[in-house]
This record gives sequence, structure tokens and C-alpha cells, in this order.
Amino acid sequence: METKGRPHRHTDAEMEILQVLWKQGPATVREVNDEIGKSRPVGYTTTLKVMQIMVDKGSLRRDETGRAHVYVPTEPTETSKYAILADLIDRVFDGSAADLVLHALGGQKASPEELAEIKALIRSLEAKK
Amino acid sequence: METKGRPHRHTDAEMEILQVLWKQGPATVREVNDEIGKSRPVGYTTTLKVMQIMVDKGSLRRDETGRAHVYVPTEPTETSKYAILADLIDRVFDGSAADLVLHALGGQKASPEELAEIKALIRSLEAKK
DNA sequence: CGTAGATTACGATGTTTTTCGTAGTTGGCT
DNA sequence: AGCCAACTACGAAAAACATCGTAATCTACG
Repeated sequence: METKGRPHRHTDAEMEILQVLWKQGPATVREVNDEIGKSRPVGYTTTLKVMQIMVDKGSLRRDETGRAHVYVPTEPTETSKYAILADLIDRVFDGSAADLVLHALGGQKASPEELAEIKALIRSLEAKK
Repeated sequence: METKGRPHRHTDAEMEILQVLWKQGPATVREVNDEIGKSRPVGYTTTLKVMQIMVDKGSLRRDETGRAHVYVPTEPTETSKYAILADLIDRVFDGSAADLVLHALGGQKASPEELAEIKALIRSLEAKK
């Protein structure tokens, strides 16, 4: 295959691991594997292997001081999330962030509190300009 | 691999084709291939093959009346977009649509008009409750 | 200090996805 | 009718991914 010009793109297995690291902070293979194991069976060495590949690719860094290496994403979580969104907006929503937002909110997935939060953000964006 | 319980998931090549069909409406392989060709080199039979696979999988339907078959997505565009978002919200934004929206808006990609539009939607969602 | 338990390294395998070549078909044109 | 250009069908190679087994390595503990 070819990574059609999307440098920040992660495979499914990689995304799964990133999620855990985002949620739990720096972690060992065992910790990540245990967490993934909660939702689906997966061999320890499978997780290890993918994490090693991610280090090779540069998407994870690791501290090899201790017995069990501790892994951490190279990029800040926010940076990754923005990149993933930018990619999706470009590929699916025709470049329109608003279109994506409209769809996201249309999918009845936001609570009143969340809607309020979003309104607040919009107000601050409008003020800032 | 295993499709970890995400029935509506399309591969990259499939997404690329869907995008063209979403943008241009029903189209022949040639039309789709020409469009993709604008951004990257790809063989005609490659596109053909993927589109045939998509017909097999049920994500495209085709009209075989004419010489060149005309393809169209099985699912409404909106349905697919909702599904893609739901998947992303689940996998990257921890199930929070609001979190996704916040990130999308934080990426300075929305114009004042768009923000107004979003506000309007929020108001209508709040009213509906 | 030697051994059990856990961890890392690495190679191999199976599956999915992407890619394309070749052959066969069809329709219009002369 | 016969030919040419464009199209479809199909198989198969290549690339990318995910998965795991085995071996080597380390460390803590008894």
C-alpha cells in the first residue's frame, strides 16, 4: 500500500494503543495489554510488537531505564486529535469543520451540559476575533 | 486481521471512491478513476476492482444497463457520515461527541457564518428537549 | 548465586488490502 | 461484416497489518 500523503495516520492496532496511553498516561506493555484485553482477547507479544513498531515509526518513545520499558506518545494528545480531525474533515466533510460539527451534533450524542459547553466555546471564539 | 465489530467500516481505497461518488453522484469507473487520478496515480483496473469488491460487499450498487456500468453508494451519504463519526467519537474521543466538536472548532477552521449556523442548531436541539 | 517469572527481541505466518496484468466482451463505425 | 476502442471479469502478485511462538535477557528472591 501507500500512505497517500497522510503522515500522521495510525493503523487500527496503533490507534487502540494510543487510546490507552492517552487515557492512562505513560505505561508499560503489560498495562496497555491488560487494558486492551478488557475489550478483546489479544496476546501479550502482539501488543508488544505493535508498540515496538510504533517506536520505530516514531509515534512512541520509551524509557528503557527500568525492567519494563515505559512508553509514551511522541506527539501531544491534542496534536494527534487535531490531525485526525483535520484529516477526516478533509476526506469526508469536504473541508468543512462546521459540516462535521453539524453531523456530530445531529447524531444525538451530546448532553445539555455538553451543548452548553460548546456554546461557551463558540462565544469565546466569536469574542476573540 | 479481524474487523473488531465495525460493520460499516470502509478501507482507505473504498473511502476514496465513496468520496468521489458523494461529490459527483452516480458515476462510471472511468469517471471515478479520472477523479482519483487527479491526486495520485492509479491504474484503471485497480479502481474497477475495488468498486467491484464494494458491490460484492454491498456498499455500492450498479446499473448495468449501459455499456459502462454506473455505480452508486447503497447507503445514503448522511448515514455513512454519521456512522463514520460515531466510530471516530468512540475510538478517539472517548465516546464524547462534545469533545470531538470542541476539538473541531478549536482547530480554527470555522468561519463566523458557520459558527452562527452551529449555534442555531444547538438552539434547536435545546428547544426540542 | 542460581532459578523462576516476567520482559524484550525477533522472525514467521496468516489475513486483508491494494495493485495490476491479461483475457474476453461489447458496441459503434467504416 | 470486421476492426478498434473502451469496458468488464478474473486471477494473482505485492504490500501492509495483525498475530503469535520461541528464544534470549534480565531481576528479584530465596
